[in-house]
Amino acid sequence: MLDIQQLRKELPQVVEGLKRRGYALDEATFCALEAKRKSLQVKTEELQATRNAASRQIGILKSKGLDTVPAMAEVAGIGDALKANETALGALQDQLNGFLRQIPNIPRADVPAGKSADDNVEVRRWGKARTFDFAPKDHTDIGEALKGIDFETASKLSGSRFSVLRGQVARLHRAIAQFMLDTHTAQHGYTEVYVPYMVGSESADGVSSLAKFKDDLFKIEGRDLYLIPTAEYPVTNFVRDTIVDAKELPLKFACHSPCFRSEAGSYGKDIRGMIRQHQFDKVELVQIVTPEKSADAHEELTAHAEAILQKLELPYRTMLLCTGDMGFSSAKTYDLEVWLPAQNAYREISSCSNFEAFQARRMMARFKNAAGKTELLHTINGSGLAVGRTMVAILENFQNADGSVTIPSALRCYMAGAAKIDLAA
RNA sequence: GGAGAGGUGGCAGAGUGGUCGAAUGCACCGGACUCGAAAUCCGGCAUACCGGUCUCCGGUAUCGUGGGUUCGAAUCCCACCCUCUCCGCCA
Repeated sequence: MLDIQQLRKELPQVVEGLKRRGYALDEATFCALEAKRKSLQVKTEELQATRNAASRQIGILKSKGLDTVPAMAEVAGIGDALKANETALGALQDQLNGFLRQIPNIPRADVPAGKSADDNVEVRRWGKARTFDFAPKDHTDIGEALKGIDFETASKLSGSRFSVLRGQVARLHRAIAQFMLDTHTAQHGYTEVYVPYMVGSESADGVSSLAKFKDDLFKIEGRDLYLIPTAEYPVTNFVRDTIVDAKELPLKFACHSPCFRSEAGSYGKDIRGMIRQHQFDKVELVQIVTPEKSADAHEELTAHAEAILQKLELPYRTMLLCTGDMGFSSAKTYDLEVWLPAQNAYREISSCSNFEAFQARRMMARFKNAAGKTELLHTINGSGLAVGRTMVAILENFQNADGSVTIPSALRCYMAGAAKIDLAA
């Protein structure tokens, strides 16, 4: 949510900023609502002040044992007018709030303008795509040959976009998550957290716009609970409605969790394989910082996610998303894209965003600054990384001509020292 | 599932219809004392919003949430949510 004060004071700048990401702010509606709000609020508060003063007088008269009848007659008329004003003001504030909540975040000045993913900017590239002396297979073929990935059984159980993993491949999946968590906690200073995989609508609305994105979530029938689409939902909400002591900042959390996404609207996309699933594991990084630190923290967090790819020897590139391709709440986003030989393309494996105060404002997540004033926190998060897609990348990049898959050395200690996954295994 | 207790400021914890935004303690910030620190003493210290003559002044709202009663509600009534304790059941 944007700052309504900023809209009042710097409307032209806000309009300009939003225009960069292709969002046309309805200025006329906003100004009309604001004008109405102002007059109604002033009127209502005046009435309240009159009533409060009168009631206070009655209290004083009573304590002195004096007659209160004339004083009470005086307030009698206020009630109805006040109630009408309060109701109208409440409705108007709801309207204004609704209007405000559906406005996306303003992109930072250093975010390139653009309409779609085609306009994203590659900021760096790491590793070399391996050249194969045989035709590389995709992860589905590799996994099925190893009897490690079983989509048939998964679809019997739960339909499409699910997978069953077995044996060494299942273990590899677990190893990847362990490795990521261990790296982030031991080397990057994150605190490991375990969290609920369902959250209430208030938490969901804190990090994103529930009204806008509820179709992407799985809802628990008859309960105000949603399966989390990312650990960002529970973890960022740690600080909802709280005032954090500045001494505790920055907060850095790493969380391994499953993620559940309905993938509504992606019919026909990535049907084959494990790229796009209703359920996948992810290690999420979350940082909660002061505003001055957020830009640096965003770079740092992105580097932490990149470190995982480097340690796993997976070629990737870092993309700075353009204004048109960023998520609703983000002010700036880097996507990490890993090289997939079978697709002959880079595919997203992590998304690292700085939300600045956008989420914090919705969540009322604040801290006390040096001057003793409460100020909104900045929130940053990123995948570090998506576990399923990381496994896909390993299977494809480390595949051998005989159908076996070499295990990246960083993971071997999590695989009882095994150097590869063999067909026979 | 049964029975009970309770939700008040950053935290702990008083307050059962009238200057209560709320005692007290802790924490925190300033000052005094000190070579410095501790201890002690003095002062300050909730949040959000609105208006204005906008580093200040005035106003409104907020005691789990939403309704109700009343001139007036933290306090009374109703509903809901949540937490805790005990019993039962169970991974």
